[in-house]
Amino acid sequence: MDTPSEARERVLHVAERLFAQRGYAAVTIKDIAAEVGIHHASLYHHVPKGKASLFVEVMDRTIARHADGIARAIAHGAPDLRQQLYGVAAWLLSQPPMDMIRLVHSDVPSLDSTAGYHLLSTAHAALIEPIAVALQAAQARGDIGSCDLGNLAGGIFSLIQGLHLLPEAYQQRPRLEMAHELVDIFLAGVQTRTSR
Amino acid sequence: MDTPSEARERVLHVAERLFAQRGYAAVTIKDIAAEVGIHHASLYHHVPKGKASLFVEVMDRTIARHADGIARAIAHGAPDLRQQLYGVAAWLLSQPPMDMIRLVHSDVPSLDSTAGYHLLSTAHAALIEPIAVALQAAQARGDIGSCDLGNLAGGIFSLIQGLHLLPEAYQQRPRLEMAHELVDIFLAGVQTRTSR
DNA sequence: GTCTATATAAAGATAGAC
DNA sequence: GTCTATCTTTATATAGAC
Repeated sequence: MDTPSEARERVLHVAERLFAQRGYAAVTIKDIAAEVGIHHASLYHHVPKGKASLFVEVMDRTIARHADGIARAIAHGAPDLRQQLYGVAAWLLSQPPMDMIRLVHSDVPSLDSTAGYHLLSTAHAALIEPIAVALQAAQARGDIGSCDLGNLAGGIFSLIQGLHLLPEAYQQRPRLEMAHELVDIFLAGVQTRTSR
Repeated sequence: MDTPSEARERVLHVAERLFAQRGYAAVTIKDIAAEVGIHHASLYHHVPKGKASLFVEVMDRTIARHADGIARAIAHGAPDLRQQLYGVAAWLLSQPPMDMIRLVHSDVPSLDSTAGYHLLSTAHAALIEPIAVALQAAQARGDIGSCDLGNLAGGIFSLIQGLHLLPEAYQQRPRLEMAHELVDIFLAGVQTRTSR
């Protein structure tokens, strides 16, 4: 399962980028091979189990990377919730969009159910739960009031990911700056709830 | 172009739902025909110009419906921004998810560039701009302070759409209730900015 | 309006030479 | 590790009968 040849790494890297950008159905084996610069038949040397298996493998990598990036951002910003969320925003905006709606409604239904369930649960654990945990700690410190922390965490995630909509060209302001504005507003909102 | 036969309407209705759920690449002509209950060859009687053209046509309908639904929600709630945003949330949650990230990064690149550009600009005009206009009016009334209203409008949209992630089964709370909580927090946040 | 039959092209995948 | 060649399946699309 693990032969970290350099060619295989190139394949996984390209596949990860393309699948993340366009989703499972819109990326073909030939697309991936073409970007790697090899014939699509050669791809099966590195990924004998085929497209679906490749998708799950690279999504696992994506998710693991996000788990790491978000955990680092939250650890680094602690115990200041604002800095933690700024860090999460910087991380998410540094990565290709993680389109959870597409993952749930389009990609996962194309896979067998155990693989699909696995992706959804690890994605949730990597992306949403760490934010919820940070919110919980802030709540314990009295920085924020009583809210549905799962709802909040999902909201913050969606809020930041939504900035991936802006085409790079179209941007008047840096996305990170816009993310900070949204985080500030959100935080001001939850802090309002505290003082009641 | 417009022969509103009943069979054609059924085709468009099914196509609209499937394309909205899974995106352009993940839906086949056969999928649509199967759900309508006809042979896939028969589909070309109603949609002679093929899949890409069908996609653009039904996305136009989706977008037009959203333009109407959102405009109504905003008109109905005026001049109370909270009620307006509650209305927008109720509308968006009553519809299939409108996955703008997928539209931008996956669906549109599969189409020819003029069709793609048309979809993106009408989608923005239907979904984001009306919210921005409502925010502008609220700002004019002094209900909210100085913010990047485009950023805010996009944020509110993303915030609500993110609730489509929750599988129906998985929900502990009604999504609309969760949307209200998020809108309340957001509004409290922007109102904080006013009083500075 | 719907079907059967068929054409054409693309996608996923395998075998075997180099 | 990569290629050519081939196979199988699936997808889009067309022609013509009913």
